[in-house]
Amino acid sequence: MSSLVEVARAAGVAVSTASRVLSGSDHPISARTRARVIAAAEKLDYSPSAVARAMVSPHSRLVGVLVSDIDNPYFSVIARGVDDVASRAGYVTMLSNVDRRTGTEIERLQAMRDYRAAGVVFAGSGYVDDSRTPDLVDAVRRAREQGVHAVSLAVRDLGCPSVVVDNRAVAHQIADHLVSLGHRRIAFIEGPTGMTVTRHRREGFLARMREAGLEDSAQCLPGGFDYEAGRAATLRLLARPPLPDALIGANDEVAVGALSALRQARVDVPGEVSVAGMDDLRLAEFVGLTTVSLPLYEMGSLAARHIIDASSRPAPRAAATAATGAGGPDGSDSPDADADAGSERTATTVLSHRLTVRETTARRTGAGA
Amino acid sequence: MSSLVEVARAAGVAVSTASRVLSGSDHPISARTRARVIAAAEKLDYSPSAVARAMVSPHSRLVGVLVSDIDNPYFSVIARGVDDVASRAGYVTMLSNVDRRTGTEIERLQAMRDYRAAGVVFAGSGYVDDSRTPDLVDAVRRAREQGVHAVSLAVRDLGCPSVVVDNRAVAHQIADHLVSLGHRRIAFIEGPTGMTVTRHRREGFLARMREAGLEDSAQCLPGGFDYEAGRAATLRLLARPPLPDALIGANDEVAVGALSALRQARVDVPGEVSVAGMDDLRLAEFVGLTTVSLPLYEMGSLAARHIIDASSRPAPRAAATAATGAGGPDGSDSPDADADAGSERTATTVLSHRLTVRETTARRTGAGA
DNA sequence: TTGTACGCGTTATCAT
DNA sequence: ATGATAACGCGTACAA
Repeated sequence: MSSLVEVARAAGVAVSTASRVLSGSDHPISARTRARVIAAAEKLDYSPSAVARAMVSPHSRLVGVLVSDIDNPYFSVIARGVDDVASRAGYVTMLSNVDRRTGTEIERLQAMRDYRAAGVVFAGSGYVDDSRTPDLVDAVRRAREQGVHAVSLAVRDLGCPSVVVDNRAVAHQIADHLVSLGHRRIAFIEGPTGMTVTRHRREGFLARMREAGLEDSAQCLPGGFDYEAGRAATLRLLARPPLPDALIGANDEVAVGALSALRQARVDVPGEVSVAGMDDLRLAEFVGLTTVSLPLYEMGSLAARHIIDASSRPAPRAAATAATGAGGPDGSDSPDADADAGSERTATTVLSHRLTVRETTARRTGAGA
Repeated sequence: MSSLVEVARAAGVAVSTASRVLSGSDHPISARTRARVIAAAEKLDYSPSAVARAMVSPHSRLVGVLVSDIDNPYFSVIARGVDDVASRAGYVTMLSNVDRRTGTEIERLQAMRDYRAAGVVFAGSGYVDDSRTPDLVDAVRRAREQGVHAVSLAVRDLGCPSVVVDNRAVAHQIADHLVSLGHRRIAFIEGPTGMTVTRHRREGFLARMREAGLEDSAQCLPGGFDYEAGRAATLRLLARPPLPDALIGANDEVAVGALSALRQARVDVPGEVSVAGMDDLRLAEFVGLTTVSLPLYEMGSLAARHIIDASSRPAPRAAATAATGAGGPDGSDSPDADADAGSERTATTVLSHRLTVRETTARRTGAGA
């Protein structure tokens, strides 16, 4: 590894000249000089120090992603989306697992700020009542003031733009699918207590049941977001017959847990009971699970795109403007719509989802309730 | 965000003094001064620039992971392992997907070098005959000369330490399980053509078959590492009865693909045919797949640990020594074993795996071959 | 115990 | 068209 000064010396030119040709400046340079510098750089295996570059520029070419757990496919797809556009743009992705802990989120955001990240993507959901949220909001505000662009991939008032899906609509849609298949008694295995996404999905489910006049046959079970939670909740259901007509997991993994418990109990799916999830991770395809497909990859890539675009624009200095309206409640796309910088304090982009019917759901057969 | 000079000014001391108290130097500082500096730092919301730190130190506190695809659980577990130890040590993880392309691997390694990474973990397997490998080896050599520690998580001669499993032994073990269950005609769905891991796993499988005098009933099918490959290969098997007694996927996902094709064809598993995989991703547990558990998380965390430890040691200047011997062929642990720096050019740590029996394999019943 | 001054590698500004 | 030099923010050797 050699530095610019060494290259300049080897080429017999000034560092500034070497910098100009090597950093692709539009400054006029004679062909001869240019050639000498390039040759020297090549011979010395020169590669510019991104660290030194970050020192002089307002931010580095690093974009961060904060996920709950990268080993959860929901987040790894998002991370993939972020990294794909980051890499292509010459950026490098930073990753941190925060295990759904707001405190850790604050810490890791700080760590990324210390590297002068161009931006940070918050991939996880927040909590409904969380004493640390104000601290996080504050940390985000300071980060943004410093030029670190933040983007949230969940509905949580971080005071930054967000790219989300409407989780109420998502749950509403899967419930609708089941209802229109003739199912009446439907059980919903909820997500982790206190999470915003958990609340939204339950609300969507209950809303559809109410619309169908089925509020009395709706059943919500405490659960979680993992396989074990799905199994456990289903086991409880199995212990108190009769089984519901259908079962919805708060996400795919929960639904698969339910599937597993049902299979073990020799309950035919979808013959006796239909099962469905949400997210449409690859797992869902593997087991033939009916679910709602979420544009996870797009959320990640869009967030990264936003950060990179915003970072290349000259930094908006003094600006404090209002938010752009949110998209419709049922998953319509609403483009970012702002060329003039500073007009997007909290713009929300709502991406659409779609039902994906596979083999775990079927029309309700026989036996009345 | 404020810098050290601002803090120093606010505290009425010199930057060096402020630096000393804030960076936890052991330099003696009067209690009064210390307090003033800390107060000022607190009030100004001071956080040291990791970029500036990286400028003065030989490397940053960034550790990189190069994965084929983070959305593949095999790699996301590894990334989790890396990030857990990195975070705890105050480092930040950089992530790049390289899609199994050696050229991309070289590019991304360079990008991480540009950030003066403390080290880079190569998580993916290499190819048996790959024209770009020499270039990669060269890139790794230069990176290491510069102080970027490299660690490989697969058997590939990168000229750096590695933490691996013995994939021959892994395949041998799963084949052994099936053989000892009485199975004779066993099909093996191979991994992607040309990959080192593919070759090793096939060799392990064939070795066990040979030992059992079953070379003639061993069948290798071209496959891949994904669900679709498993399905396709199994569909081909289904088209040419009779089915083998058992079926091994080159990894769990392939085995699940096979399972899916079999279930669709109404073939009872494990009644009619046993199915097994390798890796033991969470997916395997979800579907009750018999497989071989690999210490993926440990590989990642050990690699990160190695990098961080090595980076905190004073950089070994002039040293070119021999390699430490590799571990045994059947998965015995062999500790890193070097306190004196420089003695570990290419030390290989072989981690052990273990068979995990679940519900997709059973003793061979009925019908002779 | 505290302060001064230099260097890390780059880009940008201001000469020449 | 090219060169000299000043930042950027930090750590540290050296001076006081």
